[in-house]
Amino acid sequence: MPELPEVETTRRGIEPLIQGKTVTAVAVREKRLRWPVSPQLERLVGAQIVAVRRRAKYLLLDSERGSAIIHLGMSGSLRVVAIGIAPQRHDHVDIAFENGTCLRLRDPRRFGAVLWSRDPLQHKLLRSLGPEPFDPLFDGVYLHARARGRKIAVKSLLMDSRVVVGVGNIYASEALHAAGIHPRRPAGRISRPRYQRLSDAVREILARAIGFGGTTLRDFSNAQGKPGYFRHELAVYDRAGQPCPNCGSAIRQETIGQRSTYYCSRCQR
DNA sequence: ATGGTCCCCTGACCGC
DNA sequence: TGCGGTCAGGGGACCA
Repeated sequence: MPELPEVETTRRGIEPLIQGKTVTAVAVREKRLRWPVSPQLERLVGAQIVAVRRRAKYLLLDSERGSAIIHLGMSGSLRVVAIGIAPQRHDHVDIAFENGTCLRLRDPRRFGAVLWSRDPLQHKLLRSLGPEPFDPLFDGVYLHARARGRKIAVKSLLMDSRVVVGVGNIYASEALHAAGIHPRRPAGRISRPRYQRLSDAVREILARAIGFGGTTLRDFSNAQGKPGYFRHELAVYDRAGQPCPNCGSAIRQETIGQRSTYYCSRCQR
């Protein structure tokens, strides 16, 4: 489900509601997520949430004792609700606060994760990640260098979190369309100026999507339980057979790297 | 190192 | 209305 815009939308939604709050209890109703929910999460009890950060698609709840690392996987969402609200099916974890609210993780498919680290950026899952798309380092020169000699489809390169983080299946298709690059083109056979277009497009699409509160295809919802509205702005994703907004030819759907890919064969070469 | 495949899990949807 | 098949926004593990 959530790519960078959805995770950032979630971060912005929960930050003002939990930053500075002291945790009074942690409840884990289902610990079998992608990995078992860390028992260390209990360390939050009595501690204050000093910051809510995002790195790639991970949310970091920082306390003086360490950080909870939360990943939403494909179907996860976080809401802040009153403690009295009864948990529904798939509401696996609650973090309760002194003011009578709690942060509640729902994740039907259980591909998400709740881990613990004293130094989250050095955690095994985070330490080898590539730059954030909004990092000035992420530009055409960088992408061109990382692609040198690579034969994989450019779409797969764009979705490789060691190269750049946060670009998932929806926004990879969208950015390649905006940049006029065919998703199957071998990564090593794209010029530096075209990679500059691509890095610009990635940033622009992600920023616009954040502005719309993310994309809700099926079940994404923000901290208030509301959907995101970028779905109506998608040019190609989930639009097989419909006209390309640029040129009107039919949008094609193919599988690349086990993932559905959408593109316009006329605009993208 | 690189590229390709498999799979974790539940729910929605589609055709019969 | 029920049933089986297919697909889904992530990404680690494993293979050649």
